[in-house]
Amino acid sequence: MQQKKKKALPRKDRQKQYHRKQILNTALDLFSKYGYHNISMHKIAKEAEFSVGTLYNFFSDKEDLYRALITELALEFLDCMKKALGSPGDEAEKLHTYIVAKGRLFTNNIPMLRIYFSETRGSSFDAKAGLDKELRALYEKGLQQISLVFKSGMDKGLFKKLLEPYYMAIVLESITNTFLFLWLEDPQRHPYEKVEDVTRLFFENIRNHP
Amino acid sequence: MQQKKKKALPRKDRQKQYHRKQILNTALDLFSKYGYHNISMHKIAKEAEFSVGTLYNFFSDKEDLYRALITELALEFLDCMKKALGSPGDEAEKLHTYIVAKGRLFTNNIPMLRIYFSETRGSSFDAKAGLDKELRALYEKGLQQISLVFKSGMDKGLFKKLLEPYYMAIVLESITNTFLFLWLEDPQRHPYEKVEDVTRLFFENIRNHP
Amino acid sequence: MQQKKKKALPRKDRQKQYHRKQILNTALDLFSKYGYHNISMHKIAKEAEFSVGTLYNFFSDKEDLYRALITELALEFLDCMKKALGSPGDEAEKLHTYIVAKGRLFTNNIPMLRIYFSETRGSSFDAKAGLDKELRALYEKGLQQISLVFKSGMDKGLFKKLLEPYYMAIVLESITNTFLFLWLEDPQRHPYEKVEDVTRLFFENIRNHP
Amino acid sequence: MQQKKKKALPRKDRQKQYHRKQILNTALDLFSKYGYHNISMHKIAKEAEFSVGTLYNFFSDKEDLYRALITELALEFLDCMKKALGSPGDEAEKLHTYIVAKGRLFTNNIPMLRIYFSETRGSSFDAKAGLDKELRALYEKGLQQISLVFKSGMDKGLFKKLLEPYYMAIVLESITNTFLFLWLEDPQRHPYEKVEDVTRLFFENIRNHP
DNA sequence: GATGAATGAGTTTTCATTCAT
DNA sequence: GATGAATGAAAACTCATTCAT
Repeated sequence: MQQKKKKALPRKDRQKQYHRKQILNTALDLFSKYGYHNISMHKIAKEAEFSVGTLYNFFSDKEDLYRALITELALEFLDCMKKALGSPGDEAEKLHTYIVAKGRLFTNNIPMLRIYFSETRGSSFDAKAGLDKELRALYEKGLQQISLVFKSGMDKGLFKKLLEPYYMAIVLESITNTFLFLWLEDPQRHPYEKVEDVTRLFFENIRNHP
Repeated sequence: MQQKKKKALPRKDRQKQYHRKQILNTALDLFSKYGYHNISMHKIAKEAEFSVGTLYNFFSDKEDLYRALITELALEFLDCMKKALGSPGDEAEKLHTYIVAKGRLFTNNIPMLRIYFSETRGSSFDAKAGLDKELRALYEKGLQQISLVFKSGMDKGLFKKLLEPYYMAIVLESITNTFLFLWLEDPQRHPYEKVEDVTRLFFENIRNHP
Repeated sequence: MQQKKKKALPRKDRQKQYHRKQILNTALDLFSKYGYHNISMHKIAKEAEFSVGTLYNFFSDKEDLYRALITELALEFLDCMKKALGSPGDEAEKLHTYIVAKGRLFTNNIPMLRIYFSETRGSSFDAKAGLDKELRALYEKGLQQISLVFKSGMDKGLFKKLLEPYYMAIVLESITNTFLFLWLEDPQRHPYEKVEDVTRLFFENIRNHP
Repeated sequence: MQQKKKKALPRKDRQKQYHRKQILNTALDLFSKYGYHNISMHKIAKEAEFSVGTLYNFFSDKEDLYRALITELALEFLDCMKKALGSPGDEAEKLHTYIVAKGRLFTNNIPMLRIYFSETRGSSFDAKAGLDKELRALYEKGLQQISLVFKSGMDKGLFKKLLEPYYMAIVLESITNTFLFLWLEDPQRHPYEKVEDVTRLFFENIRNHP
């Protein structure tokens, strides 16, 4: 009996999760292409081959669906960052690994990148009831992790103490985002690898050379 | 008699322009606070103390109103840039003047800053019928002007030739925008002047020291 | 002094009448092309090169303008009919003259013809506040005049007494209108002169041959 | 089980069709009374006891609703004509059957009659996106059918060859429409049966008597 | 649990009409 | 008398959300 339950429920659950994922994927695709306001629940339902009612069984309203989508993307990004920053090597190597990983994550997932820009930049209106603050907190957490790497590098004497670690992190993020943005607009003209030229200069400049 | 005529017609015209400006100011305020999609024509009309009809006498539709607003702001920004980059002094001084002027322009006009972010960043959906391209072209023009200053500085041997001038411009913009963004989110914690620390490092690094 | 007045006022009056006529001509042109509901007062004003205010100095509202237009057209038609039916010759000749004159009037004035159809046919909605009844009364008056000619022709023994004169008039109108309609739709395929074939048959059939 | 399914699905469908029909009936009533431009979607919705949204679930826009209405009426009329002209008897009898059937159809359905007039007559503006041409084509098809009967009657020697069959059809239509119009305006004064007097004369005149 | 027909508040837009200059 | 800027009611249409089946 227990076995039955253990198997019975999970199967349904798995299917449910699968449907939920399908809806979120469709929503990511549509929102990233056309924007939150230009996509209706009916369009998502139709594209995902569900009925509107079903969407409302998974998410309490349109905003909730969006929030779920955004949150999952943010967590995926943070996870990628955590892995990269936890990679073996000294602080400069960790950061380099992160720059490459971030590039790979986003250039392989354009919809995610578009959403990333529309949410982290552009003073997000739409008061999606606190989504903002949630995301900002997550992003701040990410910045802190990068800051820690800079700090650790400074403490070890690897990096010069030119700026507070936090601003180091900010500048690094600012540069990588800019190159992602350029790449998104015109991948031919601005291959993401260009970022390496600039970050190399950046690291050369902050590094302590014996 | 002629004087009368000369004054009589402009008076109406001047008033009309004044009303137009009032509408645009109201729209700037509301759009920047709540976003294009969350502001209805009725709200703008009410706030500006005109009737909806009057809005439509000035602008053919909501998009046209928005476009007019954005275009005027963009031109104002470019004008500010042109003046700063044309100021006396060597290339490093010109760029410094620009950084300060940009900061002053935007920190004195928060609504303008919000619109600036929501349009230049955030992969703008809503294809406001080519507004995008128009703006991008204007922004590109601005970047070219900054690039020229870098180029001229390099030609004179003032700056090292570390990157193409265009990417120099991009990085400079990216840094100033980042600090404007930080300032907007928390002016106490991130006074715009912080930008000076980073740009000083930037210029020290690219400068040729005799 | 009196002379002055006599000349002074009439001049102004003449000009006023001229302007009024210009407005009505413009309105005829536009209404006949696009229909009452698709033409705004602003369009008429612009086309006639007056301001909206001026239109309202001549006509109390849009309906009044339309009514004035229609009424003048109706009177013009009745006048044409009266002249034709009063022409020399026997009853058959009078009616023939009328058929030709009606054709000439309308084929030379397509806008008038379109308005004629849109008002006499098509159960006129738009309750243009009794305009309907007015026009119907005028049209009925016209039908009576034609009826009288038929009656007179019957009394003289020229026409057989196959139908009441009123229905004779109705049938004659119905035939001429039909051919005008066909002509309007495709003047090449349906030249108005075709009406002669049918009316000849009609008259041969109702005529008393000695 | 199968029966259940067979009945289960159609039930919803049947209800949907029923609702659609209710909306169209209401629209017919209102449009025929007040005209297309004087009836708003809200009025139709209210009268039909649905919400506006429901109207838009059935029809993509106001024009589409109107087009659907008109097209159904036109097909109904053509069907009636086809049946009448296919009735047993010689050509004169077929045409007589048609005249009677047309009278019955329209005098039993005044709204349909009003719409019929407002669409077939009155140089229709509003270019309801080709509805015009569609209807004209349908009407032309009807005229062709009547023409064929006249032609067949002529070929058999039943009718004189006084006019091309097409114009015979036109004249017949013109007469029946005129009498329907008279009846609509004042049913007491002009009972539709009056049409018989005129058509009898018409047929006597075109018939070959041995 | 899934469905999709029904809802109606809210949005953009038009246009006849007024009235201060 | 002419002007045209301002008005605002009313129209067409959208879409997030509900709920009976």
